Amino acid sequence: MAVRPPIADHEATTFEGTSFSLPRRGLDLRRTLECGQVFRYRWADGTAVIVAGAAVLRVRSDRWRLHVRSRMPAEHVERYLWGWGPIRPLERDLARDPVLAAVLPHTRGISILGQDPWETLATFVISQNNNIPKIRLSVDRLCAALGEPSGTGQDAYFAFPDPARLADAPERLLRDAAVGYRAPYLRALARRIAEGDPTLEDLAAAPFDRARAALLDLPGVGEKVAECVLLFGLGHRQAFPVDVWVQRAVESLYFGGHRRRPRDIQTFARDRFGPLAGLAQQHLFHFARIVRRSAV
DNA sequence: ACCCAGGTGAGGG
DNA sequence: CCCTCACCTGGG
Repeated sequence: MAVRPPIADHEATTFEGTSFSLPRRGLDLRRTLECGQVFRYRWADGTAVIVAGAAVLRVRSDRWRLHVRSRMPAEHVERYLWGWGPIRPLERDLARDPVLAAVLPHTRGISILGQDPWETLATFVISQNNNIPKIRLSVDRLCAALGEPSGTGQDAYFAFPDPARLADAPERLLRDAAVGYRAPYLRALARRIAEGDPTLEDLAAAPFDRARAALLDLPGVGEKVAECVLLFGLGHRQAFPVDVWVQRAVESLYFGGHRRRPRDIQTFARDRFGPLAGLAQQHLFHFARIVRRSAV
């Protein structure tokens, strides 16, 4: 089937947004995008093209500043890029943990983005037992097939399909998006959200424990995905998703290489890092991947 | 031809 | 509760 590209690649003629630059304030663009929190971006000539909720964001980084082009207001861009606020003070606090102090030189500059809750929920359900290139393939195809086209010229893209749209998607379309056995989860999840059981507003307003329980009640959402949504989509800083990378990192850095259950790692991390747990998770995740990449 | 990948849910101990 | 296992599918 003919698949429309998720983000327009054709020669741009029009551009609706504005250009401006912001002080980098410790943010490492590459690490921020590649530490696994976000799927809807690509690189074009050293510029990151990110689909962030209602707009496309083009960001290029130099030594001191981020150069942004977007029709998103600068203040929204800032809120998106620095979801947790200034990065350096957070890293200073993280470095009080001696293990993280040793990790940080390799991972400094990670920012946790303020992403859309629904897109985060749906894409992380797709992410289960999956790999990143394929997750992006599936997400891009779903957007191209079901998402609302938006913007023009360079700013053109397909939005992530809303819950009702996804819930009503034909079987074949999900198969073409290669979501595999996750298709029924995804459809049932979309149905639940479309019916307001729970509403995204409920999820966003709920305190950590209640939001967590509500997420775990949704199809295709287990502990790992729930924690990802709490962290990346709902702004809960104590969330600590335990994937295989983080599990290995914590076992080797904190438990002398001894095996621990994911559940115990989560408890350990929440106790140890408190409201910095989510950020610590990103650094540990990134570190584990670097170490493996350079070791192989 | 396998095997793996940012897990989940069903089923049995 | 805890543990084990099957599972769509594209890319090594």
